[in-house]
Amino acid sequence: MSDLGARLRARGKRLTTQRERVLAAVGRLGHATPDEIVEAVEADGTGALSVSTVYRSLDALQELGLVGHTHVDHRTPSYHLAEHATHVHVVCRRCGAVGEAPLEVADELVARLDDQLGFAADVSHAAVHGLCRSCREVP
Amino acid sequence: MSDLGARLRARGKRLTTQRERVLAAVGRLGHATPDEIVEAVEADGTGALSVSTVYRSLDALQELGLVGHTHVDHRTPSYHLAEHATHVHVVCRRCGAVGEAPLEVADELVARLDDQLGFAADVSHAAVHGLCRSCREVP
DNA sequence: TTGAATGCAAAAAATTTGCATATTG
DNA sequence: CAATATGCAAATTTTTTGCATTCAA
Repeated sequence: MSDLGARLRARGKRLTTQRERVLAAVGRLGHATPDEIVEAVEADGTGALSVSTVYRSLDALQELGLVGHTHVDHRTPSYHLAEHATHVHVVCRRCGAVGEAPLEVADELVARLDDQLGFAADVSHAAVHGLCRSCREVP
Repeated sequence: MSDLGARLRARGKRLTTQRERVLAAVGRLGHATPDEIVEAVEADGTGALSVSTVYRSLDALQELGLVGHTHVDHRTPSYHLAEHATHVHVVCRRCGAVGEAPLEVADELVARLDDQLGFAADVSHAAVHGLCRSCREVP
């Protein structure tokens, strides 16, 4: 993670304690909205950051590919570390329930997008919408 | 679509011209944000609807499974008719470019979610994030 | 130095909510 | 008639911006 500075510099950006703290907070939280990140950063004991700094930091870190985000709840985005490997979220469009599925369910999808479009899909933490087992039975 | 009324009633809801107009607008637009839908409805010549009615109508129609939405641009949701079968959106996390892939790329994913979780995924218009061909080459 | 980043406060969006009134079933 | 929906306007919530100041390289 010490190459964070190098990665930032490679893109004409700079390493700041704010960005380090935001990145750390995302790692600590796993999944978090900008708002939760603001709180978490504030809780790290080094003082609060302005909301705009958090937003701008997340943008920068995302541009670097260090964090990513999904819309699990259809409202606010939820950020996570890019390498924080895990699952695919499954969200019911009707009742809103959120489930999880192992990443492998998307292996084929990832392979095809790579083959067909040269696209490197990041499905970790991706949200797939549809109807859950119970809701799909309702007409 | 005449069974729209029946479907609504089956859930204790009612058929209103507003809901019909919102549904029609979504169909006409293909993909649209709540804001665009407000404009489109207004343009149908029958007078404008209040923004809140559009939001509430979209919720109702979505609850019925007639429309769905995705977050192509990471900001505002984009609604579409559920049956308006088409493609999967592929969004580059770095440059923001949006591409498309045939629905079949997700066949396997859909099958597995069904098998493993009994989840009926609706991947039409789903947005898959990652890095496009050109951006993935940048370190 | 010097351009990039931060903080702050104000501005913009984007949604939601309360409530009286109108409508559907 | 009774319950549900609408309209409106105000209130929230979420994100963005302008600008002077600070800081990393």
